[in-house]
Amino acid sequence: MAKKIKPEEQISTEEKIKEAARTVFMKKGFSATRTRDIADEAGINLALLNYYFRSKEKLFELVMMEKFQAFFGVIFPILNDPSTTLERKVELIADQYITLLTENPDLPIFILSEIRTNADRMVASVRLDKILAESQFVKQLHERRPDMHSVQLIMSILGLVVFPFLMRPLLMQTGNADTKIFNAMMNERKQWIPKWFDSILNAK
Amino acid sequence: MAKKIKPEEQISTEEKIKEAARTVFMKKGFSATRTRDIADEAGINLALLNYYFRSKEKLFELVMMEKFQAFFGVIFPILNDPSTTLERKVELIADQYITLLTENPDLPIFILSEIRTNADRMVASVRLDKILAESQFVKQLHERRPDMHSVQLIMSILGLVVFPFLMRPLLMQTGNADTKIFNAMMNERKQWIPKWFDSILNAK
DNA sequence: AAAATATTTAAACATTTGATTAAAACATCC
DNA sequence: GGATGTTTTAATCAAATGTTTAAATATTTT
Repeated sequence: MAKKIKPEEQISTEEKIKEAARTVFMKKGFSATRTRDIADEAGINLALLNYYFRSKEKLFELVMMEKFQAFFGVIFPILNDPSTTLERKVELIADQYITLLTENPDLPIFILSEIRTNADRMVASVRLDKILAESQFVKQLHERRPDMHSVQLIMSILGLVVFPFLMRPLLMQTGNADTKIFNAMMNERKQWIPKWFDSILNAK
Repeated sequence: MAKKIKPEEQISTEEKIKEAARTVFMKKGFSATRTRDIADEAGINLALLNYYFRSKEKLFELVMMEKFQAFFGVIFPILNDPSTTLERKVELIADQYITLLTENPDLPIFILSEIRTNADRMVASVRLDKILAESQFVKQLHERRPDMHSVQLIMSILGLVVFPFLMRPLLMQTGNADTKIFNAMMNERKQWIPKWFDSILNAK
């Protein structure tokens, strides 16, 4: 039952396929991805995909779950921490989220695209609205600005953080020079966004 | 060569197909759309699609061009108007863009999704970065805040306006009650965003 | 009305695509 | 070293899918 005797530098077929699936699904989405694309990317025989993961759908769900987790896993603990102030939460979101997305710039468009096509499936089961509504963050927002709908403020902070990664392909060539400029700007934003959000919180 | 004698309530087959293509492509994107879906939606024989538009690709390009135009057509004239102040431009963008997107909430995810899959094609030809760089808006931004990269500010204003429509499927059921709440919030945002942007412009 | 042209239809075609199969290759255990 | 179980391969399948064809029907022109 033991896998391989060499523990180092041996990547299992299963993991090769998963990694290839991550790459291809992320780049093209579920519908535009062919199982043969994944097999080629992984450098394995097509049949192995079904041998290890039963179907394209199952393999996709695996990747989707991972990415969904990555996308929301960072933010939920921050939003729910009762020991940090509103301002600190915003600092943490800006900092950690921008770090995450700089390393995974395709994450937002992937998540949002696939949710749009599926709409039902695992997405509806998460009920983001309910999770948010019960969060510390929303409570703190409501205390500070009872006159503003907390969703307004959440959309604003997330828009400031996430939207640049969505419009990057429109603004920049994928060339390396542009990437560096973009990443530098995102890094600056870690400082700006908390300041801007303070202004928003105190607006009018 | 005259189309139809009855001018009223007669929709040409060509237009029926185009309209169905708009609906289906917008909802599912290029890859997930089957030509048969479009034919069914239009209530026409499958072969007519190719008879009138040669191919799925050609039909898609038509729809994409339209939507691209809708997405950017509103904003470019505002950005380039030399007779309005910075503040007024932001007011106009918030107001007109939110109005447009409330009527076409799927527009942003459609554009961004398809650009991601294609990347090259007609999108690269538009060179949004160059168009923006030469706009009045950017000149005015640069005058006001020479210390801030104008792209930072453009990403912020667009993020505040557009991002809510991207995360709507995550926050809300497609039910009618939620839609009304969402639209009401977007309407409020027409007022808030100019105020917020003023704060951003004067930050620190 | 006949001829010419344009539109529509049902059927079929050629590829593509996700999945399966049966056998070969490989590894492990006694 | 042979039996046993696991992994890999090449070939194939059936369904889906974009497109074409040829005949039928409708419309326009002469």
